[in-house]
Amino acid sequence: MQHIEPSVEKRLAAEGIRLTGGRRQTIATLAAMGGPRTAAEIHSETGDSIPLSSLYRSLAVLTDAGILASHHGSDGVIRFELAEWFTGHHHHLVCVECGAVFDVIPTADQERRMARLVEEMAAGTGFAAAGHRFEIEGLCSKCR
Amino acid sequence: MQHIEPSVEKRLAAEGIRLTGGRRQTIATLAAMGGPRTAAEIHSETGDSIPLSSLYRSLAVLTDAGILASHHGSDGVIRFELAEWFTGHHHHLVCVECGAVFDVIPTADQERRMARLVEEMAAGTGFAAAGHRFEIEGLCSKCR
DNA sequence: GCTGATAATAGGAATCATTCTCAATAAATG
DNA sequence: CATTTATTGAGAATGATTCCTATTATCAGC
Repeated sequence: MQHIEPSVEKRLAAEGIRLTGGRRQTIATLAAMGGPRTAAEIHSETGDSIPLSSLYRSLAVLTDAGILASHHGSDGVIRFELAEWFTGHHHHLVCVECGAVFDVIPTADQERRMARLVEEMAAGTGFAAAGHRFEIEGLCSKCR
Repeated sequence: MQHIEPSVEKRLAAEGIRLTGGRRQTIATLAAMGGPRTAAEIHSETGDSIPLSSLYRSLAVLTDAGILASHHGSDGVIRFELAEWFTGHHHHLVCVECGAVFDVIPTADQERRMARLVEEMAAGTGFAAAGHRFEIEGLCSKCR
């Protein structure tokens, strides 16, 4: 966690955003939990020390600043995790039973093949492709 | 649209589910609209003739029965469309600006390559992969 | 064509994640 | 230290979705 703080601080400073205690704790908690987490999960993990309204606000600010990334899960709940410049580019395994999400890191070759698919499929649609999102749906080891 | 009704009827009958007027209209509207649509969109498209509560219930029943498929968009809203056995297997182009979703149909070869990626990435994770979801994010022709 | 059993609907209330409001507080700047 | 501006906290508000209950439609068998 220590090693990410300087870069976070720098990035926030560049946008005139303060790294306050609550935000620091939010980031640290997410880093410790190590996967996409909901606001409620973060909230209870921190022992309710950050009010939900503040937590949501912090999550939005940090996501905006590119520190965090957010994903809307198939259960309609938003999950947050450290942005890819911390975690490395990755995709998700989603449990269709319990909604849990796990990270999976593609090899360079896999990612190259995926990028090619994006290119091919967006070609000739009038759509300016900016990124992609690849989720593998199935049952996690607990639910299967 | 006519050509899908018999198969829908058959499928619902097989599960002991009635094809009522409201459900018929819901399916027809979705077929006519031709992409993933929100409950609100369907509701206003049908001129508010189906109460939202009934519409939601119908959408849930039809999704359960495999007639429709649902997707949680990045704007936190659920969109419904005809299941893939009507539309063919496809993926989505998602506009990050306005949230609109468009279908894109992969070639057999593209799909084969994608399936291989799923296999490779799920291997050795303790995860039983059942499907995948591939979204290309970008700007639609209106928003770019 | 009835009748009874069951499924479906309408309408409104309830839920729940998320967002907003605004007064109070903290942080940075000079 | 004072000032300005960002941030927080607490609760209210929002909005999509779900739940509840009485009423209504549908189907199977007579």
